[in-house]
Amino acid sequence: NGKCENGHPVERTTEQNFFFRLSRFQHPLLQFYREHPEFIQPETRYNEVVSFVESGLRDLSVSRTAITWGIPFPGHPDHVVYVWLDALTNYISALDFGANDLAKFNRYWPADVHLIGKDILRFHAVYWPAFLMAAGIELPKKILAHGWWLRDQQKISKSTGNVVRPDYIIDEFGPDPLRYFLLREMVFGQDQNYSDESFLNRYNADLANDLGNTLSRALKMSATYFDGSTPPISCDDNDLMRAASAIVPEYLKSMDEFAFTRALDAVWKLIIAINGYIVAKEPWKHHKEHGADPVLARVIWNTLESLRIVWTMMTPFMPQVSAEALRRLGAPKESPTREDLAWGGLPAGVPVEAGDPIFPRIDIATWLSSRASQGDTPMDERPDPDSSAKEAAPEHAGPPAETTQAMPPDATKVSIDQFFEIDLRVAEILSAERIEKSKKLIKLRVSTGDGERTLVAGIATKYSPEELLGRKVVIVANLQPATLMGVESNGMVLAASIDGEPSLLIVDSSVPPGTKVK
RNA sequence: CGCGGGGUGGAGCAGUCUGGUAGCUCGUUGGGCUCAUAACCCAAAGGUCGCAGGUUCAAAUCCUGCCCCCGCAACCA
Repeated sequence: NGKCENGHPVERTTEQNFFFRLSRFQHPLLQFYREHPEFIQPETRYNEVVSFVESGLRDLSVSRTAITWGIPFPGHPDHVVYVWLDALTNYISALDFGANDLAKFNRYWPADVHLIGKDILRFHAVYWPAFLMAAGIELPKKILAHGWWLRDQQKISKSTGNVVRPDYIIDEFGPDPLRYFLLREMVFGQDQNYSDESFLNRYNADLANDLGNTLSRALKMSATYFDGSTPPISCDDNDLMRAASAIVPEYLKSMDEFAFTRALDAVWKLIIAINGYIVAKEPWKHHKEHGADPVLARVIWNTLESLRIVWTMMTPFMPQVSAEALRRLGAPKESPTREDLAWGGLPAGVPVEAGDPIFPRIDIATWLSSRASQGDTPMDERPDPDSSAKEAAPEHAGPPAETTQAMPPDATKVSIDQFFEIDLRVAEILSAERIEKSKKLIKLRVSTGDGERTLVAGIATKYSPEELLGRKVVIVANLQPATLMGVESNGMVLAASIDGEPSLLIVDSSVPPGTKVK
């Protein structure tokens, strides 16, 4: 329509730019991809990039003269470096590349992995390697593109307003459960839908019932049977040790492959083994019959040691809570490493702390309804983007953001004269047909009393041509013509729009076509 | 023929590249246990792997055709 989304008119400008000869790198890039199929992951993204590059590369404009801020272009002070060239270069300029002391650069470059969202894949997998090739610098080892979190199966975006604000989850549960959820629920690389309910289900089922509860029962037993301490003796030949020695390599392999979901599956195998072990050994029964003898000591020690390994594996996912759990287990560790995953790290006879449940169970129904009654629509029942825009404005910060959207500020209010410049009229639909290959458009022939005209309306998602016949609608009659999908439209049909779905204004059938609307 | 992703028990998903008893979590049902957060353990029920052909000793997996859903792009004047 000749306007930007924010209403500003589009201007055509001409300026001199420097270009990067991206076209020259098509073949070097393709060759590099072929030789390093692991360079771009997951595989679908690799295919995407290869086919993009195969389709041909155009040189890339990398400077601007119209803006003054930015990094001056070397030798041409009237130019500044344009976004992707300078932004990507940050990866190495942050390592003091170009400075005298290259210690940092030499130590950290090439990067092991660029972890990015799939929407910036092209810049990282095509432009950036080409820049580096041109400069004779080593390429990063891997570009790993993750998917998007969706809300109601749609991309989360600020402009749509379907934003999930994690603050209230973090306020209540701390950051770690959310971290866990994000890494557990999303098959890495794919898109995944978010809902409060799935978070809460994971929280209860995985964290409260398994991870937290297992810690509680083990600590409680150790504290009760061994006077507030870990058992006095260790053990290096038992089922749990064998389970752990099989699971830890699986975990490490998955972590190295960025397969976080699988890594967590491995951790949970060990948790399940621990719970099974406890039930099989029945320490409470043994204690009743034999007291805190060496057999019981070994059983409890094995349990605690396995949990130490579990929580060590959990550290990358839940750093804060893991530190707390390891502390309670009597085996605090600042920054655990792979070595800490070896069997036998738990000290014997040191104090443990049973404490309160580390992840108290949540009553999901109560939680969701209490959030609803707080005036905040539960995430899962948010009706439409417009209402969720409320979310964007803190409740205490005056009028919600949407007020200013629905009601333009004074500066943009129109006078009555301006309003009358728009010629609104009633029109009768004489014929209607869908436009070929179009999802939304319907071509309408309408009568405006004094004549007929053709216009195109984006209402096909809601209305079929048949039901439109004979209907009276309100149109903007003096709109500049526009061509949509090859059809010239002379006017606009007015409709209310709910979440992008149109609802035509209803006009009393007695009103003749051509009647002025004001 | 615009580009891409997907269709697997009630729900959400792995598995498909490298054919060989269809797997995980939740939910459901029955049983067990009482150390633990109504948590834990065991067992069971539940699937024509979108449809139709083909290749094969063997197909969720490979090939062909078709149907449906979802993104992106092009069009909400």
